[in-house]
Amino acid sequence: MLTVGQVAEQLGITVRTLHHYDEIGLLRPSERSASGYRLYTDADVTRLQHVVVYRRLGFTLEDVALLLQDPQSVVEHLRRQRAVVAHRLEELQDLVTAIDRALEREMDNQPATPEELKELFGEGFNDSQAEAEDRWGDTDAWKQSRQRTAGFTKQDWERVKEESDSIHAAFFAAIDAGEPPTSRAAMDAAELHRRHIDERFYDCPPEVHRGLGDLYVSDPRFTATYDELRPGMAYYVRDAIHANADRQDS
Amino acid sequence: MLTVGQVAEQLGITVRTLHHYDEIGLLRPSERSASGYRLYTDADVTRLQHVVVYRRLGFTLEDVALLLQDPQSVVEHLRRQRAVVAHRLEELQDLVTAIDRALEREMDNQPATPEELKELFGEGFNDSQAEAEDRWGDTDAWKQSRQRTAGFTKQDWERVKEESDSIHAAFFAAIDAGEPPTSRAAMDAAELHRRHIDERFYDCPPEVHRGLGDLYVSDPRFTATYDELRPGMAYYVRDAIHANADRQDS
DNA sequence: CTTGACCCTCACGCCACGTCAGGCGTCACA
DNA sequence: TGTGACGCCTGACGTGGCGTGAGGGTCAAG
Repeated sequence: MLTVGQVAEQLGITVRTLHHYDEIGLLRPSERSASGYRLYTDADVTRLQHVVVYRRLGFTLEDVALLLQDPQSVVEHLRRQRAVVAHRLEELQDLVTAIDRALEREMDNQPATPEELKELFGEGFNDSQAEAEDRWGDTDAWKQSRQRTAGFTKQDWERVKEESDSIHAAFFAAIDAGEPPTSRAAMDAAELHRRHIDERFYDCPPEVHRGLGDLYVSDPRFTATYDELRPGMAYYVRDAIHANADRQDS
Repeated sequence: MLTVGQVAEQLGITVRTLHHYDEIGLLRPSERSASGYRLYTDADVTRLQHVVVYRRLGFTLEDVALLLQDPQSVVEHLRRQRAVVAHRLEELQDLVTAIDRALEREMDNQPATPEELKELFGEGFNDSQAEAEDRWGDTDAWKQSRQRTAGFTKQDWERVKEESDSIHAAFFAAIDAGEPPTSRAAMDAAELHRRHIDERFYDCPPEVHRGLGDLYVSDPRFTATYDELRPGMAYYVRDAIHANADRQDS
């Protein structure tokens, strides 16, 4: 003979729930104490356990009542319920993939994290950024660049890398073909480079571009970065930039 | 500019739902026609699509409102929701296995199907049953047996087979040890057999058992069944049954 | 005899709509 | 110029499965 509280704790449900089941007649306790307390027998509790299980299986209280009163159809009900749950499962699976897609989309719209940048541009990226901040942090170009790139998503950075790679590839092609920096191919590559900077980082008209080209030679860090790709490339790029700027002037 | 009905159909929701969203201010259409019709712009529909998706993801309308008003936290919400859904998925998985277990238990409490019997006792079972029905269908013993076995579950039949096998094994042991049918071992096996029949099929006191023993010899079908196991076994069993019955009498 | 934990019975609240009822608006067709 | 079949409107109540009080009685320990 257990009271509501005891039964509730045993079955992990609330007292109100027991009251509710009593109210709707789904499970009235077999006895009441003299003072009106609900008293549940072991049989009541067993029955209740079934109710709880069926509820967890997703049956409505009405269905549960039917199940308890007509035990013959239990198998049928279970089968149907299994199908229902299996269906819900599929829906949820779909939902998860939908969420994942939504997440990916949203992630792409979120600024990229340092980790993602490291993944894209290698270990040294953050360091060189900090260094550049030190050197150029107070120039307008750098401020503009920082403001733009702060909102860059991973996708944006991926495009940046693609563009950068294809510009390098254009220079490689010109160099490997023995074309001089003043050649059309080299100048075109330089123009691509200028537009890349202009579009992605900061306003970069040909004159500003010239300054950047000079920097590639005067600053050993830039020089090293380019020369790692192809020996002498820093000079080649600078000359191509100048040639391109000259071409634009005329 | 779409009306409620059109929007509802497009998004697979009901008109009432649109009314509801309007009522609670989650999504009021940007315009109304002169006659008061709700008119949804493309922007409204897009917003609604988000609402629908979020709802399908399990968010409450309140959460959806927050999401739509504070798009910065979308990723956070999605992540959390993904976790929620993943959790729900696990729960449902557990639920399915719970249902499966419940199903198995219920199946065991259901009478066994002919298929299950065939599986247990081999192809010929149904035929021999029909034949027996023909021969003994009007005897009380058969009627009692039929009534009992009709409610047998698969588990019951499995126990029957186990018992039957172990009784045969007992007889084999006696035979192989060269013990005569009147030996203690043979009589004990016969007694096991009697109790097996008595408990599982029909009331089988020693005198009835004697008759069954005689049948094993007089009916070629029974004889064949036993002699297939061990040549001469039908006679051996009959004699053991008689010896056992004699033992009980005294 | 008090105290605090438990129990009772109303009775209203919640969410996300469903489901009428009663009354306009709109449109194609006669 | 009707006319009938739709579609739209507002308002209001219903649903399921309880949650959450309010207001009061009961019980065991100290």
